[in-house]
Amino acid sequence: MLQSSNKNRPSPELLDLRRRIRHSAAHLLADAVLEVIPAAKLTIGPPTDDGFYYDFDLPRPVTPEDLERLEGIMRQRIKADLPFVGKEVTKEEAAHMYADQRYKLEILEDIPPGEKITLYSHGKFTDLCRGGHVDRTGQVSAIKLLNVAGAYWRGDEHNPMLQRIYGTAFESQSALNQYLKNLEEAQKRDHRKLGIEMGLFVFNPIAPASPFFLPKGTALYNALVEYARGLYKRYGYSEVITPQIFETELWKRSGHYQHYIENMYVINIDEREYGVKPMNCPAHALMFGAQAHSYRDLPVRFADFGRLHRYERSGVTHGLTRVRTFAQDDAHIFCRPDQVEQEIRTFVAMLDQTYKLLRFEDVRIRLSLRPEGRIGTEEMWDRAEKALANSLTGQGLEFEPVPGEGAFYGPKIDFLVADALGREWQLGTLQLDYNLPERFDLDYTAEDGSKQRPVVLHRAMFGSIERFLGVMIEHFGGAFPVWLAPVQARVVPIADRHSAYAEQVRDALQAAGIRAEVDSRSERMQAKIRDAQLQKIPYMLVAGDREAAAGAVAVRMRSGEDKGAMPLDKVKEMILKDVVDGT
RNA sequence: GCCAGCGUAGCUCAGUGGCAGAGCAGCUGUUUCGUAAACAGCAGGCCGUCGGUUCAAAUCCGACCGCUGGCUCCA
Repeated sequence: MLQSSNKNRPSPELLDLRRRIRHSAAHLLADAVLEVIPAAKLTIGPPTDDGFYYDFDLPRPVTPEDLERLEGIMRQRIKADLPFVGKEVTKEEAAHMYADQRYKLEILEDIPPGEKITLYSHGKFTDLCRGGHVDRTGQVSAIKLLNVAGAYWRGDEHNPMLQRIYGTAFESQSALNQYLKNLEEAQKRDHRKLGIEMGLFVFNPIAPASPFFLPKGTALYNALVEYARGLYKRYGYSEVITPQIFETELWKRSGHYQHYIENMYVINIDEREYGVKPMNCPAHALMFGAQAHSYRDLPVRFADFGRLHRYERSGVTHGLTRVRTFAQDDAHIFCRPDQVEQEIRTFVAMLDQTYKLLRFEDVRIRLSLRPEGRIGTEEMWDRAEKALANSLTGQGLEFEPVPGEGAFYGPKIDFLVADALGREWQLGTLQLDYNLPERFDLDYTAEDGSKQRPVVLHRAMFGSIERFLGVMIEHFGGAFPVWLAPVQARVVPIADRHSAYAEQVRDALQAAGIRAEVDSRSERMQAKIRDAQLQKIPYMLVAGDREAAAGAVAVRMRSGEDKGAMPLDKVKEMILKDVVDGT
């Protein structure tokens, strides 16, 4: 769902109607495709949250002109107001009917014996289908085909690539129009677009999927990093700096060489092989192992903003949200088994506090539970999963348990947030790891003098800082809270003769640690205000004759609010208060 | 990696086989202005790259690179 549509959430009845309309629209689409491309092989066509799709195996690509033609045929069917008619058949009857439709036959094969097999028809078109339609095609009302994409049959990349046609349908033209308008609005918040417009970062094909952060983007980036450092001081983390490149010996020991090498940058030099780090954990394990630890020292919390490189397959990268070089607000907590639960709780509380500060309200939390082929005892998994679940409920957070999705070395919690177009990205994460300490033979000395194995927690609030920034840019539509804004205040001299005073104002603000600049172009004030608005700068400080005489500036807020002339000291105080309050 | 689409000035885009274009941004000049776009001029291009077809290619064909949407992947 679009974030902007979260207010005025549709009723369950309307959602059900839309589901049936969209499912029906998928039938109309299949009907139309068969008319235009009779050789088409049909597969499945379900409704989605925002519309529907239908997957076809086609002898030729679908063109944009096809989409228009298909839409036209679908509209004819809607106008004809044909009834949807269901009919129960035997497997043999259905198989006979779909003799030349191999995918439908495969679907039939998989229907367990005894289960009802139903066909639904409108006009001359019939589809194998469980049902859930509107009564007549006329009720489909408003449709729009959106795009064509490739999709593997049954989602398996070894299967043939099908052509998926995406569309949407609504109960009325006005609801459809509203949706399309929201979509357009959401596209304006695309971080890749805003990144260029606001001068935050650029990309260059010479380093694919690798952002170059411009000064303003770097200010934003560093604001997040400094925020994390602030928390670390209060939460007992110790920041460390670790190498970028390690001999592959290390990656063999950590297991990355066996499981992750495809995603690593490997360098051969001096007849030795090195790997650029895709993660920090092995380095932290080495550091922990380099010193003797008493049970009294634990937990040890190593935080690392080190740059990571992962070779992501071409075709999966995406703006800032899926890149090949990034840093995380990464930390590894080495603790005693009896400390695990407290550490989890503290982290979850810290993350919750942070997401609330950033007004990330629609966060989906997934708890990935024990997979097949795991290490450790059942008792250990029981305890670990329970500790994770308790820490979430203790913080009043709802989560979704996902059986079988945990790592082989431990369960994990993922925090997912949607971008402007509703695509979810994993941001924060917390993983329990019982494997790393084994592989690196880590220990601490217990009270009784025995050597004990610590437990490791991998954790990040932001996850990849790049990805977090991408989602955050879209979340705020570029209008960042003052503490994050790359430019917190822009001084706007009315005429050239006010430039010197404007520069004094800027210098005074900068001296107070405020990110301020002057727009000294020979432009009219209106144009400067407009540009500052478009840059979503929180404070516009107008400096003219009256202000210069009074040691003041006229304060205009990004919201358009005009606070009138205020003494410079007051303005400084107001901005700094915003920074402290996180507003 | 796979399917499809796209790639023209810093940005947004027009240009479908015959001299490379517009708006915005930039620069220069004029204007010195009170809360969302002053006026004029100038400059800006290997039309992603390489190859092919053609008398002639931004335009047609192929390969590669990059980006976009989706699929797969995401220790």
